[in-house]
Amino acid sequence: MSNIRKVAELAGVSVATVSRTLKSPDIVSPRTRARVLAAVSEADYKPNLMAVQFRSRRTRNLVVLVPTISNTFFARVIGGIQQAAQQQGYSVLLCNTLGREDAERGYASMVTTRQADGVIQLRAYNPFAADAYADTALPMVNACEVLDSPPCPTVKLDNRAAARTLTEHLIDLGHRRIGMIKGPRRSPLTRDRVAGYCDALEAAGIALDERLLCPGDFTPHSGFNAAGMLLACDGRPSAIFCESDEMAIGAIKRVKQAGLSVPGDISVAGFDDITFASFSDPPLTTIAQPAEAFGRQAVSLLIDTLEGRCESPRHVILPFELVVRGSTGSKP
Amino acid sequence: MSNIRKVAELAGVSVATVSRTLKSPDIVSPRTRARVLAAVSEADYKPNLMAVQFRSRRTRNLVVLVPTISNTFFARVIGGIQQAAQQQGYSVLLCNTLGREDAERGYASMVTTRQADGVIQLRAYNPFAADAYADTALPMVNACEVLDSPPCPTVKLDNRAAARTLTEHLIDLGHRRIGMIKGPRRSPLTRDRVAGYCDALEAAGIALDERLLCPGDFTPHSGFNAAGMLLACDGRPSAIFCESDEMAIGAIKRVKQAGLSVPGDISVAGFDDITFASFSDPPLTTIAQPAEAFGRQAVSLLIDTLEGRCESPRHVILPFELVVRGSTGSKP
DNA sequence: AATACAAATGTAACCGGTTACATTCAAATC
DNA sequence: GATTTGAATGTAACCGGTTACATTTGTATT
Repeated sequence: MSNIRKVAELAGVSVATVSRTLKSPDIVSPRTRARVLAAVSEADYKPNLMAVQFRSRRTRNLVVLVPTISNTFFARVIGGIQQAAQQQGYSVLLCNTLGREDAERGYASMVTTRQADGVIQLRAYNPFAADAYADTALPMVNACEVLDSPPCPTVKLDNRAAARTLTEHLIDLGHRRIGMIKGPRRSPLTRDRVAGYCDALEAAGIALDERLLCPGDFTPHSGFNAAGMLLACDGRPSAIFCESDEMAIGAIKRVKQAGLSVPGDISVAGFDDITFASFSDPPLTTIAQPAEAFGRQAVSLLIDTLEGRCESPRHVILPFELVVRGSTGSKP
Repeated sequence: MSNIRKVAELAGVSVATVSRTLKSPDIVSPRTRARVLAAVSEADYKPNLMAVQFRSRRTRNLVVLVPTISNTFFARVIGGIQQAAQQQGYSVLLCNTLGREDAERGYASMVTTRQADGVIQLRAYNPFAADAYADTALPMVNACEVLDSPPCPTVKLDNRAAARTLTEHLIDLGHRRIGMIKGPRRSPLTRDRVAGYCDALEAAGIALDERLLCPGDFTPHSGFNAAGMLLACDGRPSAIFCESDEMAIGAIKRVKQAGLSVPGDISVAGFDDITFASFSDPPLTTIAQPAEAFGRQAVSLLIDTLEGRCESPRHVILPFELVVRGSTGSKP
């Protein structure tokens, strides 16, 4: 493997000149530059980026903490992250944490050990919390599911408003008993969406029935099971609002299995607008989130933080859209 | 940020002793060790991994080239990769290439620039092909969709046998005109599966009808469109074999849209057994691939290559399984 | 021609670890 | 007490770039 000294020798110049030729060609005379470049290609020289990064104390790597990579919504967010990072010359270290806090802390420590410059966390947990850093300008951005008092920039949806909009859609269709399949208990995202759901009920003068709220974990299986519980409860709902499309797909399967029709007997709505939402039968009514934009925004906020450009907005709220398809209909 | 010299000073020893205390504690006297460890925690010392990697010329990073991260099958493969890599102390740099060869080459060059130790490529393209390396023991493993004459270890499925098995299942149900929605033309994976399909037809004495072969690109949309073409062709098939579950889900939607029932009028089968396969309506008959095992195997082969342990099998073929669900039935 | 000044290039310290080799020190052996 | 031996520790080179500072070269000015 050739290094900069070999190239310098070949070109008959000093290592500094080689370095300068590659980093700021304009301050090297054309003749020398040509000689150096010839030597570079002769030696098939590729700078050792480990050395560069070590010296310059920047890796241009970003760590991304993803709760589950197999969730199609996150897959889209990651797509956006990847695209924006590449455009700005950063690489992405993707970490499938499965929500394990020790794993998250482990990956986050890539920053303190200088293997990466910053972290994008897609879940409401601060992996630096225990660290000395704690509240100084963290090299972190929190997106999608956001902490209540984040010590860092955030990108999120107005989940409360989105949930309210979707619930209102169901109420407009005449539904009064609306079940909800929630995300994990501790998630602020779930809390906000439940709040939005309550807002809509209250505005319509419908009393909240706690029995209609079932926990899930965003997977189709949990949607399937939760729907089973809702069908079994007395005074069963005529509509079910699921906090993710994946759960909605599971719920629809369960409803059909009970011999009921969607939306004939029960309306089902999702959240996220993943690709499969429009291929489900019936196609899902859902809230479309701009998944790729989440990723792109998170990257720009993080790079702004890293490069000390903090004039930009620190907390971004992205727009949502109610997409009405065939899985919701008038109350029978 | 504290470094090893600060710790050495604090403990009143040399930097070498600090390094030794952390890397091979047994050759340091207990008293010194205690002093050093105290200094380490006092200074909140974390070794700069960039420096370590630079010096040791190993990054313990693996680059993974994924055609599309939003494909749920790949998501599972990645899960397996991540898990195995972590177990063996490696990090994963995930790259969503979208099949662009320049992007693939770019990411692969992280190896030549020493940002990563090796590459796992999930597509049939050798990103080092142009490089000087070419055929020396490449720090690469090719998995899932595999090159015909790979210069590196591989992990794959016997796609031909799998396609034959699935086609035989359809023939056993009485189908004689079986459509196929293929993957991209150039893919060896597609070629092998078509070969298996032909094997089964030939064994059953059914003539091949080229018009029943439609190209797709593994997405639900392409399955939807291809199914439309198959429905329109005269002598339309009574069964459709799709080379991915995602395409099968698209195809089912199209068939239903034409007012036909699955499997009453037309059977549809997929390939991969993604999570949604069992949540589709009707649930998909498909070939289950051990996706996570692909990832794990690829990682072990790569690390074997990197660490010079080459006694292990160089080409792994993983088992498949025919999963019969509700989307296939007897010929009407 | 002498001086001033800018441009081009060279020299060497530096980043923060690792490790070969040198040195010190204490216990063991004669 | 002198010598041997091995364990513990220290010294400093090294990895491969970058860059502050020094030096050389070339051009413009008087």
